[in-house]
Amino acid sequence: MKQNPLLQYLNRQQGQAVQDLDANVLVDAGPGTGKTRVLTARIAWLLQNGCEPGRILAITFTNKAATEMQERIRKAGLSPDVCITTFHSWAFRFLSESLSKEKRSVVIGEQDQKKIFGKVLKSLDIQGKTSRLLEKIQFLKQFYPPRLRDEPEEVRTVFEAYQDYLKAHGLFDYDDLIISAASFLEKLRDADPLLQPFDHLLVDEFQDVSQAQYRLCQLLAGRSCRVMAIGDPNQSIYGFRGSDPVFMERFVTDFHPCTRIRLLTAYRCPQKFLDAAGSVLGNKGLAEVRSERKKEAEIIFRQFKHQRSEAAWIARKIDNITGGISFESLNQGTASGHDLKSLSQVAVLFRINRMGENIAEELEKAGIPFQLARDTDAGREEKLNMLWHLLEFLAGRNIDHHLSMFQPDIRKRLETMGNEMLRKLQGMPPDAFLEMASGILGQGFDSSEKILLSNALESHRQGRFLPLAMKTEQDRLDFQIEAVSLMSIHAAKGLEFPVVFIAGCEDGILPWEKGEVPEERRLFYVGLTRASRQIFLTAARTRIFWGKTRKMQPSPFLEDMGRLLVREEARPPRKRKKRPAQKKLF
DNA sequence: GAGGTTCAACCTTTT
DNA sequence: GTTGAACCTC
Repeated sequence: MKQNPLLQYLNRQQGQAVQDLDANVLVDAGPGTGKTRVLTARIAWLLQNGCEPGRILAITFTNKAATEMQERIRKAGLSPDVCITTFHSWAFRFLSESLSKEKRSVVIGEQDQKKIFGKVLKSLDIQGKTSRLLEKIQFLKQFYPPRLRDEPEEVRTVFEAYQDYLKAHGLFDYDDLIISAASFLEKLRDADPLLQPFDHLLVDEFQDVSQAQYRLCQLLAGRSCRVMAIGDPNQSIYGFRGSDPVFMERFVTDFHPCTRIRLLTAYRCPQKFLDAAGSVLGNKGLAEVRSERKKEAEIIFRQFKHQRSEAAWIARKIDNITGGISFESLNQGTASGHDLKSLSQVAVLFRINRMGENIAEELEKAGIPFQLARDTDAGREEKLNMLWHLLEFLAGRNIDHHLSMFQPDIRKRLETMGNEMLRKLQGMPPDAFLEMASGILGQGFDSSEKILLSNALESHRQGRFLPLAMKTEQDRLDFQIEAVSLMSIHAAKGLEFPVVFIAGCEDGILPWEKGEVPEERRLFYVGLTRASRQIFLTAARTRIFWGKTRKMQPSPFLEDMGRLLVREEARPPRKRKKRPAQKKLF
């Protein structure tokens, strides 16, 4: 039988995870142990064994991951009919296909959600805690059914009022997608206990599923669907939004019969990095994992006087190890013999996004190209959002809702517009349309916004959900370009770089003072295990926090790494020349 | 209801 | 040091 390339060169545990079709499979996949590989290989194996592509559903954590996996499947010459998607996208499609036209709802983005929530609170005459309450409600909706029982009266009232508003206006927020899909599936199952939408379900990043998503998995699995859940409980870093590593444990009992497989060979990190990362977690779970990479590697820690000198050193170091491509080092010939070829092999990670700006500033000064993730422009997003409402209004969908999202004056303008005018607007070419839209919305668009917005017009025409479609496009870092990547540790999950800097390794930042220590440890673990060759940890003694200077201590997590950590002096003791005798001699 | 002032909070984030 | 929510005034 012809072997698909995706099925070659699997190690023993990987092969087992791929080929076990008789049971549900839970795979513990530590960093760099070939998680994506197992997932794609299992799909290939299923297809090779005659499983119908349409009966396979693979769930990933992000749209980006889904696209990448589809790409792999396509390149391997396998059927593109396997559904590889996110929980939310699947739920959206499922609901659109299943619900009658009247019951179908519009999905609202974050901005509209805030506005609507604000309105609801106002109608209830509650003030001063909008964002705290919204956060709370969102958290409760990570459970199916939403977990209201232990909540105070006020929270329940707000929850119900908010849900009523959404229902009355035919709206879904992102969390509703999961909840409604689960509830709808449950109804279908009650009507037909043998219901089973898929024969095989594969779920990636299982350590980050919420309870609602876990329930959805159970409902999707039905009675005899085979489920493979793969993840690393040590990398569960989204507790603040409802994910819980406990579901990996629960899987074993809830999805019976279940085979548990640990991937024991790590292909990314050198052993020293695994040991160091493991020690931060108290050596849980990683003990048996062995690295394939034999090369010696170092973890270097440096403490600086000020966040400025920290950032400046990072910039110099990057320039140095990538062979010095900045003007200055070319001129001065300070480039070192390090064999890194590209700035794209370097990432600078941090706990809080704000720190990215400090580092960006120094890189800018040093002439080192960089890209900053999550560098979003709220004003721009709002313009896009308004344009979307305008387009949907013109298309005649959910008119009341879209109108209600505009400021009163704009709303009036639209309401009094004649039918002929509206029709004319719809047929306009992009440039002219944007010109008109600018007038209607009372907003100017600069040239880069015009490009963004005309792209938006195009994707809207293709029926895509704009607020989301554009957002993901903006956020995406490009790892092909010659630039250092700057991002939060959260954003680095799933990525890999030869050289990783983690800045701000200070008590109060990492661990974050208001965070939960175990999750902060896992976060540090995720950061450390992104690197394949070199790790630099830095800290500052003073940091400016919201306009105030604060004295900082190094992160207590550094202690756990013991001798695996090389502490370099920020200012190596200079060999002082013997000074001439001073006047003040005793 | 628009426009100005004050005061508090400030993390991580996918869909 | 910045933002945004709440409160005040016209």
